[in-house]
Amino acid sequence: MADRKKRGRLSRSGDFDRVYRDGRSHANRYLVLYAFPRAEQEGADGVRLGISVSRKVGGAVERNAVKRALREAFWELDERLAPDHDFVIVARPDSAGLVEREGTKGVRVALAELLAESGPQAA
RNA sequence: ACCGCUGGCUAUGCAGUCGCGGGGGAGGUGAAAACCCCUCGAGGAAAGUCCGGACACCACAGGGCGCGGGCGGUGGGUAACGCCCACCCGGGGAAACCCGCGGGAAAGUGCCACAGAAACACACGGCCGAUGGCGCGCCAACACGUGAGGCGCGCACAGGCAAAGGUGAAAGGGUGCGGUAAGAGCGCACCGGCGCUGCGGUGACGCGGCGGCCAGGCAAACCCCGCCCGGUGCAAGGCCAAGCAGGAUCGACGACCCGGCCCGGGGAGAUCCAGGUGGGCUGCGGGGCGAAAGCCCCGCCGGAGCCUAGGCCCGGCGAGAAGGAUGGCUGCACCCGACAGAAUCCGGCUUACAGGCCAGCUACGGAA
RNA sequence: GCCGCUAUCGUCUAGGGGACUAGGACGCCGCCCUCUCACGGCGGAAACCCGGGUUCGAAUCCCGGUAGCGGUG
Repeated sequence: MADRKKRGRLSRSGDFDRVYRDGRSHANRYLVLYAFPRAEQEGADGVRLGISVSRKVGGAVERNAVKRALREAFWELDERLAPDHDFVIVARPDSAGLVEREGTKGVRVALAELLAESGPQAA
């Protein structure tokens, strides 16, 4: 963790739309991962993350828990992330049970699986 | 108090490290950003969005009607409330205590299925035959005629009755005694209800006296009475920036707006289609001094009192995101941690909840 | 966030205090018809979102929950 970058995040609705529309997606039972390489002329802000957790996942407490677990798991895996990409992680309803049972570790395993699929193309 | 009841408090904690959001910054590298440092960072319900307000815009939010909506024992409290406190009444409990949408059914309308004779004012079966009627016998009367009147028995024709029976959620006071042809508040005693009245209480109401028995239930059915109520909601609203392309209809003979109607008023734009943008600041969470610890002022909430009724005293709180922060890891401790995440703010209500702590009250029974 | 609406068989629905034992259509199951299937005929199973309250009586009225859906920059 020598050069710890700032944890960038997506803040514009248009950013989300672009990642959904033009990014690559991979999914398993718990999560959907979208990845989109930003063009060079844009500022090199590094990796940015957006998280989407719908109300079907659970109440506010469960949704917050899922978001926090996803954020932590994502940045723990930052060495495997393609640089200057925008990522969006969508939590599926089953993810609430995963977080409750296995915590951040379980989420990290599920997320690493998706990154392994997307890795070759993104690199 | 082990099992009961009431009120209040608390809501895993500590240390290290990495990270996230807001605010500030003496000094250091910087033009700035950033690094770095300091500080603050979810709840008692933040929840459901059920009430009441504040605030904002609609006109300055006005008058009448009450179409419409809400509330409902009494007296206080409060900015206000459907909330809180005390009391009254009714119900439950052995008690502590708990529960109650708790005005009016003699203003009117409506409903009360099935059963039952009858569901608001009735008589199926039944009881009675005092009174009147009819029949028979006897007396009056020694015999004949007449047969008034009287007595007894019978019939159940007129009529009287609502106690006991059956139906039902409910048949209109209840129990007992008297009374009667049979009965009945018909009379009486007690109880219950109602009316009048005396006393006590601010009042709901309570206690007593007298009268008389007239009054089925449902108003979370319409309704009546009393009180209250403009609409929309921070995605309200204000400011700035960027961008596009206009067209149709209506309109000072008043479009449109002020929830409905009327009055009264504002008023130059209104509606629809097409096109463009979908960014920022503010509303939004107190201020001052200080590098910081901290101190002072301000505001809100809670508590016990004091006095010129507004303050004084003590304690606590003051988070403010905008794809939306409050978390990850490691270690230690214990009874192994419930319900649950701020979104304009405040006062309530309701609902969810593992436990732990404190104070007070009650003593029928069970266990020991 | 704010403001609303709805809930009845598997699905769409009727019913708005009383034999409602909740009706109908499609679907499902069984039997008949047919060589078989379809169509048709007969029969059957199957529901008032949950918990309280008012009432003699609640799917219906009232209160509180739950779930689903919609509007709003």
